[in-house]
Amino acid sequence: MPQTRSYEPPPREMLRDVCRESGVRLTNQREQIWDSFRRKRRGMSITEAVEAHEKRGIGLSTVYRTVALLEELGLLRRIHDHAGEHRYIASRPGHFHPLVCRSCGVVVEFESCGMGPVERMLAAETGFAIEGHDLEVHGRCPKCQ
Amino acid sequence: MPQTRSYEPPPREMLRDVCRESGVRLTNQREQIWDSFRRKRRGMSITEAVEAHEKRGIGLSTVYRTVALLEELGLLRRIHDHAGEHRYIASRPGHFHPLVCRSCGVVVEFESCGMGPVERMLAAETGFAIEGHDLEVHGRCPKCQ
DNA sequence: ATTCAGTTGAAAATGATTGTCAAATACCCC
DNA sequence: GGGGTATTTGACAATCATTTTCAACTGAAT
Repeated sequence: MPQTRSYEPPPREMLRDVCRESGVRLTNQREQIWDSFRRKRRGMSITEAVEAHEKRGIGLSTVYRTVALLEELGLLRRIHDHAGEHRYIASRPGHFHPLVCRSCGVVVEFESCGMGPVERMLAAETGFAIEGHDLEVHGRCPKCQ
Repeated sequence: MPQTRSYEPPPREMLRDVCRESGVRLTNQREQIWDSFRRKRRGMSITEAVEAHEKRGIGLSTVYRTVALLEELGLLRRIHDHAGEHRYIASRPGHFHPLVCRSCGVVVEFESCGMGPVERMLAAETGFAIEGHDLEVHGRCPKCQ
């Protein structure tokens, strides 16, 4: 049996701290919206988030604006789902990559991607100055196999 | 001076062959559309492709349908541009990854991404059965530095 | 040349995203 | 703790992107 590591959502207070630091206001709506992403290990598409919040009286444009803001702040990470759909998961600022289950959509983040040597080789072969990369790994989580 | 490798678009006849093989018809519109992608080393967004073709009398829905078809056939590859825009480049079926210039958008494809060991480690750590990955590298091409 | 399933283009229908503005509210200052 | 102000919000409209529909057309097999 392989060892499994579960995805820990970032702590609740992080929103408060990041808002302070970057001078944006901490509103009720922003807390609710980030919370709902934190609670879903598979994240949500914007459309799902809009649906989930209009019940609670949070307007559609607020959801759009908030998702964009949280992404800029590094608190949401965008995932290009296997089906081509865009989803967002609660995350923390920094260099992480998503490992996504193709069946249930659950996401585990990982940090070390081993791209250093590959990037050096690419730089040498193509003359590009490498500035970064996007990486996403897909598979089946233990439950879905 | 580092060695540079330029991106060679796939050969024109490839569309013909792939269509034969997969039993879809080779139409004038499909040839024109794929050709226009082949000619642009930075690829095009769907919107750009629609614009480029309505001049020539190719309908908007045909462009949408054709891009989707060519992507399925492996003749177009979708790129998630640094700005979040979706672009498509002419490609050939198989395991390739794009190296994209953040300034001019030119794309070079590469094959060996060194993900094997990383995927094995992830499988061991998380219990996922790994099925694939999406990788995209960003930087500045020699001309844009 | 004939045939016919697959493909196309125009237009409408749908769906997603962005803009506008008056009302509401977080948070700084006292 | 309350008041003032710049930010944020929600309703609605406007815009933009994508999909559907269907009659006419066309590639390619015979």
